[in-house]
Amino acid sequence: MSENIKKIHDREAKWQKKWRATRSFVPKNDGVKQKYYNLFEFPFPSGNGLHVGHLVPYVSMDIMARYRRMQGLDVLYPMGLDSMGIAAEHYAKKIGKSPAESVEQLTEIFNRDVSKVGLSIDPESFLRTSDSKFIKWTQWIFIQLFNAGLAYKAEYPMNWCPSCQTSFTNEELDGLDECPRCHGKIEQRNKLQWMMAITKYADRLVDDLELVDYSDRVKTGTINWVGRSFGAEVDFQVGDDVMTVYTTRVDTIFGATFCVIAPEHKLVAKLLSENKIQNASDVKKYIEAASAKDKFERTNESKEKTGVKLDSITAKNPFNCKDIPIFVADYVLADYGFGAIMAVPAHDQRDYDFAKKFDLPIIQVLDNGDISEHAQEGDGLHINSEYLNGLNKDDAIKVALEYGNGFARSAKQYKMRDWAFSRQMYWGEPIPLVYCPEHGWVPVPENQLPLELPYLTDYTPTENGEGPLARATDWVNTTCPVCGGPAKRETDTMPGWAGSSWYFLRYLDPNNDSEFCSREQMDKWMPVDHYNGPMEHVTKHLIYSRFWYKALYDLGFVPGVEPYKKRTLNGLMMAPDGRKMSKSLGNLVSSNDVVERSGADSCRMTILFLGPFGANINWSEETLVGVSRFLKRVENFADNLTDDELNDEQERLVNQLILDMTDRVENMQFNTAISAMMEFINAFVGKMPRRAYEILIQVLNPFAPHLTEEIWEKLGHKDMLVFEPWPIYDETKLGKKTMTIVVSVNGKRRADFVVPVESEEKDLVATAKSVGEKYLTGEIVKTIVVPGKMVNFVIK
RNA sequence: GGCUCUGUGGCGGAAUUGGUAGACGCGCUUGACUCAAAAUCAAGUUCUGCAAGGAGUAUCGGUUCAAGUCCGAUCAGAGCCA
Repeated sequence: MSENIKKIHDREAKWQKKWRATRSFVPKNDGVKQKYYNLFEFPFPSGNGLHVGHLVPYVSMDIMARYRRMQGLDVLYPMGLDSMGIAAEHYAKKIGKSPAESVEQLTEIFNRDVSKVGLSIDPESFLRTSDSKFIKWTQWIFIQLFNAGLAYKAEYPMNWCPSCQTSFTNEELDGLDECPRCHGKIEQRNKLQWMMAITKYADRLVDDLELVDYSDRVKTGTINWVGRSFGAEVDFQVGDDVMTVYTTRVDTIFGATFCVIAPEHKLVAKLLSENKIQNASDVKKYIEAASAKDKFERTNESKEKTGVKLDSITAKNPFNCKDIPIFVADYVLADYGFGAIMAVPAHDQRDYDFAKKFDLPIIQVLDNGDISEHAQEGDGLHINSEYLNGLNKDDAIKVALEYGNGFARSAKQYKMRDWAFSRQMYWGEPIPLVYCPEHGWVPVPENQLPLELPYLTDYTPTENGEGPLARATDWVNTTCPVCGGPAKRETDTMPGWAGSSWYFLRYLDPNNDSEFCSREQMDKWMPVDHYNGPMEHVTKHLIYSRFWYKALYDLGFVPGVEPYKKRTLNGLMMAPDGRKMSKSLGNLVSSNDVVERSGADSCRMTILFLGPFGANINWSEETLVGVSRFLKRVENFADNLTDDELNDEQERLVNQLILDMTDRVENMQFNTAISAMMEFINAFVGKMPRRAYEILIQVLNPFAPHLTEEIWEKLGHKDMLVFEPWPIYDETKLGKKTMTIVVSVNGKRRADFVVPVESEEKDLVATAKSVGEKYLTGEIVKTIVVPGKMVNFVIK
């Protein structure tokens, strides 16, 4: 075995060297072949080295890249590192080096591990988000968006630990609600942050999904994230003030028995300041308590509802001029809709729970079931609703809006909020803006980009919640680009999402100093033809990067409205024990280790053979054994070839193989593609005709590129398999000469028989009758013939 | 709680528009080679039964000549969102 593995390593090193030397994977870019941009999601480096789970998208897309090349396309298959952000900063802390140094180390580890897998990556497009020549253009794009009015500063809640006097990003909290340092309670505190006006693009982000081919899970993820709803806004008179509510069910207006307003709503503050609320102290107490809760706690439907009635205050329902009470309650959020709702307890479960608890009237306005136990949220014909009676939901909404002209209007709402673009962290791109008391926020001039990070040894946030850059006072204090007066730099940095929102453009032109990417390259290569990545983060990443691309399009910088033509999802790979691979659990399967033991070809194919591409799979050594055996068997046939012509059956097998492989690779059904090849060699005992073997080697090439190149060379071919055309099948040779017909009686399989394919139906029935005679115990009332497959008798 | 997805042998998993359930791989059994073992090759392997047969794709029900596949309900698990 050890001799064998040495042979494998030598041959893999040989071909990897040869591909590099001949620049096999650098696109020709000469306009002769049609382009194909094949991309997987930007990796970020890990200090633990590469594990086999990381390889799932790389290897899958490598099969696709190699397959497309064989189809005659000019393929760009790039790779780089998203080396900005929390992961790199954490690793730097861990090894006690600066992030800049740790990134170098991480890059080395990454490239070392990845180079052994035999990926057909274009090495010349490599880039890193933390390199200053990349940061320059990330900052440049930010400035374009800022100038276009898409970046603005606003109050936005952040995670704050009152005892450490420090802010934390969501990433740092990792879903917990306690301080990572002192384990105290984290609260929400408003702070001025940079925001991206992504909601301006909300409709296009949803509507343009029609232009692209994304997996359904990605599409629904996007649609849910944007959360667009079509509804109405209704003005309720509250004393001298107007309280506008948003509702998707204006048709149920006559069932509104109270209103609920968010604790942070400015009308509450106004009424308090005007001393109009009798129970002001209770209300104040409630508001204080609500601010300590997070969004999850507040809106969780299963939780007990809380609230306080605003005594002496009522809202006038403009549709029937009835006065109804108003409650402050934290299940209504200030930043959704208008921060106030009309409550229709009969037909909304949260309102129902609230009404039950506070003993409020419940008026049924839809004839759609019993409301004594819970709310009925669906559609139905209206009752107790004056002129809406007898109408269904859609018609009633129309009529209500017509009637409500002046105090009710149709409106759209989105769950999506603007994108909080600030981080109080060190290892991110500095936001290239300067604050001048005279001129406000001013962009750093283009010729001063990139704005580099100052060197810092302490990169924890400061005591007052400013980012660590605030410590670099020399760096912070600067002059205004407009007037030259004293000014201060922004100390927040960009989030990890920044670089990944446009990196795919930079791959096209990674060394360009005068533009983020030349127009010529973008016109040639955009959009990305096929983009693949895991489920994790996919929704946000696609929304953010599509937003940037659309914004850049509107500014005239990119050639299209959608960056990715097709997006697929790979499943997660778990450890053999079914848990997530992690160093702390000690269940990492390192890719190096697998390559050491079994070779890159086996490693690649195992990853694909473990299970269906989109499903979660567990690494398995047993599967590795099976795949290695298969490759060995393939190799052994090389010394047992005959020059025989293919007989009819072999001809059929070869054409069937090509058909199956084409179909399955095209649809990324790699596991069954591999079994098709296994079945193929199982059909040959001991020897194989040379022509059949060569076809096998060609279709196996994307999966096991090193072994197949070696065999191809051994068979006497001068050119590398890399650009050999993908074989084409002959449809006329796919047919079998005979077919197996199943005889069933009342749907139960009873017997089968083999006949020539050209047999006539009446002969089939006759044969079936005689073969299944003993089961035909009653009168045949019906005979169903499925061509080429079966005869079913229905008997009494 | 909402949305999406999944549930098939001892295990990973196949199965086209509903048409032979369990392809392929692992494991296991038997045989060949060997003094022996490993490796390799060959045959077998859903369960039950000596057999004929019967049962069988999470559970219950429905549609159909025919259901892993379609419909309804339930249970279990995963992911995303809140």
